[in-house]
Amino acid sequence: MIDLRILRSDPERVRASQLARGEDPALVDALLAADARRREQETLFSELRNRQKQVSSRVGPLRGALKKADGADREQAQRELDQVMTQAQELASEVKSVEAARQDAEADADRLLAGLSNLVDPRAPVGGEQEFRIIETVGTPRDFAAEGFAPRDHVELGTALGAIDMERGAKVSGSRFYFLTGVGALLELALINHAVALATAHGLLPVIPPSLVRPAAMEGTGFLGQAAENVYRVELDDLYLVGTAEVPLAAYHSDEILDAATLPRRYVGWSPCYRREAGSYGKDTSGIFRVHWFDKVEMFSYVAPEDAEAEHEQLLRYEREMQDSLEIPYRIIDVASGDLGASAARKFDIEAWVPSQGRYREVTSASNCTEFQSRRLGIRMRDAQGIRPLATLNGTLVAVTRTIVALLENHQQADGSVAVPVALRPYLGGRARLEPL
RNA sequence: GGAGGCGUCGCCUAGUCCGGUCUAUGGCGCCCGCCUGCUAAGCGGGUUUGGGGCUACAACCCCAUCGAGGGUUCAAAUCCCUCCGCCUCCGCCA
Repeated sequence: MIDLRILRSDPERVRASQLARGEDPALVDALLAADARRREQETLFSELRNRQKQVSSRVGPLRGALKKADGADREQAQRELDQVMTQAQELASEVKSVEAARQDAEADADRLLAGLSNLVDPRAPVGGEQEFRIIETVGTPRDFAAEGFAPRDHVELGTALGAIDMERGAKVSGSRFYFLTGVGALLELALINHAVALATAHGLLPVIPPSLVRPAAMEGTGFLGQAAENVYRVELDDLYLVGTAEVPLAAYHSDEILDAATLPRRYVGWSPCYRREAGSYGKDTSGIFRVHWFDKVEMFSYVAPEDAEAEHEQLLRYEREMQDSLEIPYRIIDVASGDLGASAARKFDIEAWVPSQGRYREVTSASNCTEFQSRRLGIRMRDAQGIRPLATLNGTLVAVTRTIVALLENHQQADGSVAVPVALRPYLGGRARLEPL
């Protein structure tokens, strides 16, 4: 959620952000009204409750006095007690109705606030998905025509290598599922080991988080808004399957106050990722590019808000280091405002070259969520300025399936074998080439 | 899955049976001050978090907060219900 003080003092800024996202600017005015109502009710309630407490606290002493009194005093005391009791009972029922009104107002304001996306960073290019800005292009796609053969796609290569089994994936689990076998399975382990080694070398703390989480974790990270249709829910146990380790890593410190001296905190989590891919029928239907489940190594940082921007650049540098080591051509884009998701203020994606498609496709994503998630999850920091929300950021180090797609296709040879980038060889028993079966 | 115990303001802890004197006790830690060659000790004060009022985003005042949410009552840490978490035992199990 955003800072209500910004909403009150500069609603135009929030409206502009909503418009840039292609979301409803009218939400701002509804929220402003709800916020005013909530404060009004709050004041009313606390004043009334104060009076009730004062009256109520006289009952005990009056009872005591009544016991000791006798004769005329006793009658007087009884009258006084009756009077106080009547007043207290009236106040109690009044408090009850005012409290109900207050709770309604609060729920309204909370609901509207929860539906408001993060403020877009003004530097993010404005527009829909296609309005991204290319920040940098690294490496040059191979000229397969010059090499004298047409590139095979990852399904063909993976099948020949005995690395990917789509048919049995579909048989066992349905469409968009797969088995990684033989060198495919080894490749996943190599990628994960390589990524985690890279991250720990930079001081990130490795974490293996739970991939089933409670509603609060999913809600707090902002995935139950527009993205809700892509989330798997285990209804019987009221749990959600995470679509990324970002979710448990963000909720890890929920409802905690972190000492500023312990910041930045950087984690690298390895988890399976589950995505329903609702509304993507017909998109990337073949192979393991778009699947319902894959494994991913994700970085996650908790930093002071003023350090968020620098951290965002830092995470992107780590991602680049990983990409560079895989020797695959890629480009970096500044994601358009309409494609940020509810939580991110700004997002940099790395898109790897996919030869069979002749275009760049997303393989990683680094998001600066500023204080949006920490406000929702109750994560704060304590420093000389006091207690305040901190910023959270996340970035993909390696999304296994898409990386395998890029690896196989970019490093394929005319004979159907695939060259192994130097950096991965130590994790594949020194192997320099994967051969068809 | 069954039975029992427990959850108090950073940590430990009093209070819960028998509702009001709880503005939640005490210790440790921490912060400020005094004292003091220095340090330690000692002494005094402060120390949950969120919201609201008033404002200079100060001080001050009010409300909520004793795992969470409901309920009973004039009044709930205290009584009742539901849920969550931890511990012990039994059963089952990778």
